[in-house]
Amino acid sequence: MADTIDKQLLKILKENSRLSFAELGRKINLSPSAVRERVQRLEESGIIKEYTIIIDNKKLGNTLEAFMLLKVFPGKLKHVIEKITHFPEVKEAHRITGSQNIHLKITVKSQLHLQELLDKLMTYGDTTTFLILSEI
Amino acid sequence: MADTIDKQLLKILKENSRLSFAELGRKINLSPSAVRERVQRLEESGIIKEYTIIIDNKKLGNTLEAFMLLKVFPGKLKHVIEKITHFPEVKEAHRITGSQNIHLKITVKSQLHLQELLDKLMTYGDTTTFLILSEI
DNA sequence: TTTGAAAATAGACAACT
DNA sequence: AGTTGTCTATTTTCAAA
Repeated sequence: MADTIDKQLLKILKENSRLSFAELGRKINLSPSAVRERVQRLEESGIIKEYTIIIDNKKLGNTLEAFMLLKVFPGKLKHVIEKITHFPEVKEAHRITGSQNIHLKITVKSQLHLQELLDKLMTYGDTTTFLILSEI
Repeated sequence: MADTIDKQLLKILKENSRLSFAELGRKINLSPSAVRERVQRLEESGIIKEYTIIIDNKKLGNTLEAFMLLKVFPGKLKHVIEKITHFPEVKEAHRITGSQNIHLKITVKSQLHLQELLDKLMTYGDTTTFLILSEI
């Protein structure tokens, strides 16, 4: 499992995943080779799942973001899951416990776009929407 | 604003943010220089907010993940926001619309840990918890 | 885990299409 | 906007301790 140094590396990489092994090493006083071995172990063990970017959806014209809870109609869950992953508006999707069974994070261009999305999702189950006002 | 090529770049970078300009260029048939200019514009305009890693919290010993809605007691919101951001369990936090006002994503090591977290959050407001079963 | 050195690559810039 | 060519700095990789 990950020790203290690994945790430090993860924290730094979370803030900036483009640093080289040398730069990482400078930050935690370790040689580039040692950093390389640790990072590769973190990748191979799957602790680092992927290297990615955070995109500002607002700047791409998706001015509205929301969380959505979906209570899928009985027997439709598998089908709905299959469908939902292909919606471009859906950025994240999770199965959850509770009376609702799917949690979504979505982005849309406008209120009208949100309405259209809701119209589609309503055919799968009951929806509850929380618009995102800001990140904290 | 971002054109089709920029969107392709964003998509590729979202899947793997460590590719070089040259590698990106190979994927979309563009020279490294051209890719460089585009990616830098995406960074400068803030469309690419940050380069980061996705960490598998389960493998780090945080076996439980959950979404949580918080209906903060009147007048306490500012104080609660300040507090919450310092909780190590809180991975994401958003202000939202609706009768609840804060949406959290949290990770905890155990049911007991979750209980302790809930005990703390209960002093700020009413909580609703959805355990995450899986990603879709 | 460190150090050192060789080989490979990336990033930046200029001139041109 | 994009290409090509080139130079420099940096990184990666590997071997030896």
